[in-house]
Amino acid sequence: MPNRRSDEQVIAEPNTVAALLRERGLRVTPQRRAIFAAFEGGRAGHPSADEVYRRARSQLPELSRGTVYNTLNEFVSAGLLTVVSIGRVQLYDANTADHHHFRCRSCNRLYDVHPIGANKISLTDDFFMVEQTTVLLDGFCGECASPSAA
Amino acid sequence: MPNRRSDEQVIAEPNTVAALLRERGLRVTPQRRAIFAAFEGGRAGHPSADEVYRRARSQLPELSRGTVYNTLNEFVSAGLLTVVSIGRVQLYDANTADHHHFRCRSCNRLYDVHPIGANKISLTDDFFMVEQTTVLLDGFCGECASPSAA
DNA sequence: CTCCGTGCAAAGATTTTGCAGGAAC
DNA sequence: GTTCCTGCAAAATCTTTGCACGGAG
Repeated sequence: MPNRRSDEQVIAEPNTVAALLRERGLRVTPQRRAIFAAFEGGRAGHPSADEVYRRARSQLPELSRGTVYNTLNEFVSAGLLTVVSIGRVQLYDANTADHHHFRCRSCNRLYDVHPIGANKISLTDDFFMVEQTTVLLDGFCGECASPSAA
Repeated sequence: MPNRRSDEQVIAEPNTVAALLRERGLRVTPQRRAIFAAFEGGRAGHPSADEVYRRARSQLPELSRGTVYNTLNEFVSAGLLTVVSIGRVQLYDANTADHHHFRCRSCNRLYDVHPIGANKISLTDDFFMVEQTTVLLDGFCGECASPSAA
């Protein structure tokens, strides 16, 4: 994000969430802060809704599951998070930059795979033995001519 | 890697199903034939388990949902089908050849996208407006270094 | 003050599992 | 005759929804 409005204080962490939410007309609440906080720190990973629930709850015990689901959906709509569907579970990813994922069939962990250049990805940072590649594109098909970029 | 470039010869006669099943030590039953038949014909598409259930049931009314789920899972394990996770729904695909998918955000339809050459795909057959690309690799990570046979 | 967001719990949707009888081999 | 498959139904998962209260703006 190169262009940042610096007319005011640039307070770092907790404030950013609030700013992001307000920017999209969403209210700022302790619950939302706790939920967003579940993605911070190095070990954020790709938590499921339930994992987010557990993490956020350790910080805000009254938090309810429903709120977590609602909030995650709103964060996704707002572009703060993305979703990765793995089997029948949805995993949430706070890394909204362009990247892909590698899933280990053995330990089930989900790794980020970063693009290098236009259509290449780097698999050399770690040692990955790729057995299957799944590509899912989405957008608008011919019959549903898109409104957004015509 | 993929050599079967010819046609839709992948799906075939009732007899082939039996052969395929037997080949993997699976028993051949009317239920399994009906379930497999749900993928035959031009409009096979990418049915959900429930859609398979509906289709197969029209041909074998006593069929139960549980059997459909069990069977689909076995077919996937046996390599006869593959799964595409879209949100919290799993769609089954009888096309086991190397290919990808395009999902329309408007009509929700799932189209096949065929690879042309090593790392290219063709989007020109129809008119697709791609808004997002999701790539999911899977296999074994460094820590789980694992030979395919064990 | 006015709404939106939350908690709670129940409903929904999808998939899995346990068990006894029956079919496939 | 064994063994695996099936039907049925209940359970397990994961997610959404309805409603009244309380906090954010």
